[in-house]
Amino acid sequence: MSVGAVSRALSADKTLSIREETRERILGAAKMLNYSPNHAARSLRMSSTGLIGLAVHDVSNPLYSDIVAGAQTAAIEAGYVLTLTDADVLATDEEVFRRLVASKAIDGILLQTVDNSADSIIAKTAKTLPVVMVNAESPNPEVGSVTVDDHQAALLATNHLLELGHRKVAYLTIDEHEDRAARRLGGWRDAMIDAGLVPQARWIVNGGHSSEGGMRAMEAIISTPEMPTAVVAANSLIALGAMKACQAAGLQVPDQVSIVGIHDFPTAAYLNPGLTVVSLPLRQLGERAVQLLLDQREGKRPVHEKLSAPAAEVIARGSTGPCPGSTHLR
Amino acid sequence: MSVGAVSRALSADKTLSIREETRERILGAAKMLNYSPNHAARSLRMSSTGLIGLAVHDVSNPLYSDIVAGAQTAAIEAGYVLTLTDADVLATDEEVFRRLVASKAIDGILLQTVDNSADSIIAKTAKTLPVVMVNAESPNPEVGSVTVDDHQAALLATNHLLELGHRKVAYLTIDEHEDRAARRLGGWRDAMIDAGLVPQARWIVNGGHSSEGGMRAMEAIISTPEMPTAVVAANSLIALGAMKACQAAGLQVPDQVSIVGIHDFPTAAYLNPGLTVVSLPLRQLGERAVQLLLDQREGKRPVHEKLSAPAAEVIARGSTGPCPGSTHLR
DNA sequence: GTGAAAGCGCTAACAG
DNA sequence: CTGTTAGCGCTTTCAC
Repeated sequence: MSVGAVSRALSADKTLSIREETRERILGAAKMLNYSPNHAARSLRMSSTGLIGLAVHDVSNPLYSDIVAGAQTAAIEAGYVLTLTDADVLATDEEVFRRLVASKAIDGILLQTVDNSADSIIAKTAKTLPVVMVNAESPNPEVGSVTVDDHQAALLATNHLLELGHRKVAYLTIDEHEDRAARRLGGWRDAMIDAGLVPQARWIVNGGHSSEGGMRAMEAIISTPEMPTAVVAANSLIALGAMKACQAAGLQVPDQVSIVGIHDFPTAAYLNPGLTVVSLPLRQLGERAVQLLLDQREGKRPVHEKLSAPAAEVIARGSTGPCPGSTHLR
Repeated sequence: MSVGAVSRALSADKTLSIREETRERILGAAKMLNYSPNHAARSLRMSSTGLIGLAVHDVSNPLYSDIVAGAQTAAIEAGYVLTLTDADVLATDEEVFRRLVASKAIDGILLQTVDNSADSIIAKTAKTLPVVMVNAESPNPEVGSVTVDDHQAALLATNHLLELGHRKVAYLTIDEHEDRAARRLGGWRDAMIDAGLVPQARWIVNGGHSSEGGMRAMEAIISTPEMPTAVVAANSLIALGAMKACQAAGLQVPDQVSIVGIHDFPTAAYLNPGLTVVSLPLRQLGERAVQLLLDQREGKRPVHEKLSAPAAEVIARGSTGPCPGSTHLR
C-alpha cells in the first residue's frame, strides 16, 4: 500500500482496484487520525481551490441576504465552498485584491456591487478568474451576469397603486449610474402611460440607495405643489426613509400617502405600518450566478441572463391604501 | 538575477542587497506582467494562507454588522484578508468544515454563533486552528473569546426606563442557552433591585432571538394582569417584534408602553417611532477578536476578554417616554 | 493490480 | 553579494 493508492482511495477513484479490505483499512485510518488533505498542497497540484468568492457591498444590507443564501446553497450543491468578501475593500485595497483574486486564492468570483466603483476591478479580475456580476448587467463581454426583471417589479408596484385609485404617483429612484435605475424607472413610466397618465418629471426624485436618501427625497416630494398621494420607491430602504419623512411631516401612511418599495426583507413586516413591497427572486439569482460561474470555469462563454421566474409579486401590507378622496372601492 | 533574488526583492527582503537598478527592474517587470505570487504555492511553502475566517450566524443580521466591519479593518491592518462563512453551514456540513477548516484553507477562525450548535465544532476546530469566539464566552480553555458588557447594557436600559418614572418594567430575554442571556437578565434584575423594586418572575418572558419571538413574548406581557408600562428587550430585533405586538393590540408607543432594545442598528432610527437602544462597542469587539486570534497564532495562550470601553450608551429615540400617570417630569 | 517518482510554484537555506 | 537547490503535501502518470 503506497501513498498514491491512499490518495486515490480517499478521493474515491473508481479506476483504482485494490482489495476491499485494504480500502476499508485506509478509510478507517483516515477517519481515526481525522485526516484531511492539506488545502494548499491540493490546490497547488490541482490548480483549483474549491472556493468561490462572493463580493458584496455592505454585507448586512437586508435586501440582499437572499442572494447570499441562494449562492451558498448552489455552491455547496456543486461541491464548492462560498466565502464572502467586502466588495468595497476589494475595489479599494490593492493588496487584498492581489491576495485573493490575482493570486488565485479562489476559483472565481461573484460581484454584487451597488455603484460602478466595481468597474475598474472587473476588468482586472476577468483577466485572472471567471467573474459573474450579480444583479447588474455586465458591460464587458468577458464577464457574465444575472439580473432580475427590474422593469416588471416597478411596473407591478405602480399598478398596485393605480388599482387603489391613485393618479399622482411619485417615483423615488436609485442613483442613475446603476443600470437597474433606468430599468425600474422605465417600469414606473410605462405603468403610468398605460393607465393614460402623464409621468411628470417633477415626481421623479433621486433617493440615493439608503434610507437617509429616501427621507431627503420624500421631503422634496412633500414640498411639491399638488403633492402626489402615492410613492414607488426604487428599493425598500428608500421606502423606509420615505415613511420616516411622512411621519416627521405629520402625514399618515397610508391614509394620506401610500408607499411601496422594491425587494422584500425580514423587518418589512415589523414596521409601523408594515411596508408593502414587490418581491423579486433573489435567492434564485444567487443560485443562477453560481451556475453561470461554474459554466464559465468549464470554458463556456460568459452570458447575460435575465431571471424572470419566479415572477415578481406584490406583497401588500399596511403602507398602501386607497387614494384619499377617490371613489375607488376596496 | 535569479528566481531567489526575485522572490526576495518582491517580498521586500531587507537582507537582500542588489543594485538598486536591478531591484527596480524586477519590480517594474512584476508590475508590467501583473505578476502575483500563486496563493496555493505560497501557502504551501509558508504554511500560512493569510486568510482569516469569520463564521457568522445569519450574515444579514443588522445587529452584528459592526462586528464584521471591525474584524475586517483589524485583519487588513495586520496584513490578513477576512472571509465570511455561514456558521450554520460550517456546523452542519461535514464537507464544508473539512474543506475550509480541517484542511487549513484559512489560518484561524472567528466564531460568532447565536446558539450553541457551535459547541460541537469548536472542539473539532481548536485541534486544527486557532479559534476565537466572538460575543460569547468560551467554555473551552483552548479557545479564546471576547464579549462586551452585557450586564451593564441591560442595567443602563433598565435605568433609563426607571428614570422616566416606570416601576413595572418587563424583560424580554433571549434564549437561555446563550451565555449572554443570563448576563443581560442580571443587569435588568440588579437595576430593579437597586431601585428598590421587586423583579417579578412573571415579567420575564422568552423572546427567542427574532422579531417573531419578540412579538409573541410581548403578546404574553400584554395579557398579564397589571400590565407593565415599559419593556427591556434583550436585543433590538426582539424589541421590533414587541413594538409590532403593541401596535396590533392598539397600544401607543411610547404613550402607553415604553420599549428599549439592546444593540443599535441602521434602521432603528427609521422606525415609527424610532427605537431607543443601548449601543455596545461591537466594532471594537470585532477588532479585538482578530488581535486575540493573531496572538494565539503566535503561541500566546487563549484568553477571555470582556470589552468595557467604549462604554455602553443609551441612544434615546421615540420609543421611550415618561410613565403614564406618574408624576415624573421631563 | 500496485508502487515509485515527477512536479505543481514558491521561499529559504546554503553554497559559491 | 548572488545563484542553485531542496522541499512544502498532494495527485497522477508511468513503469513494474
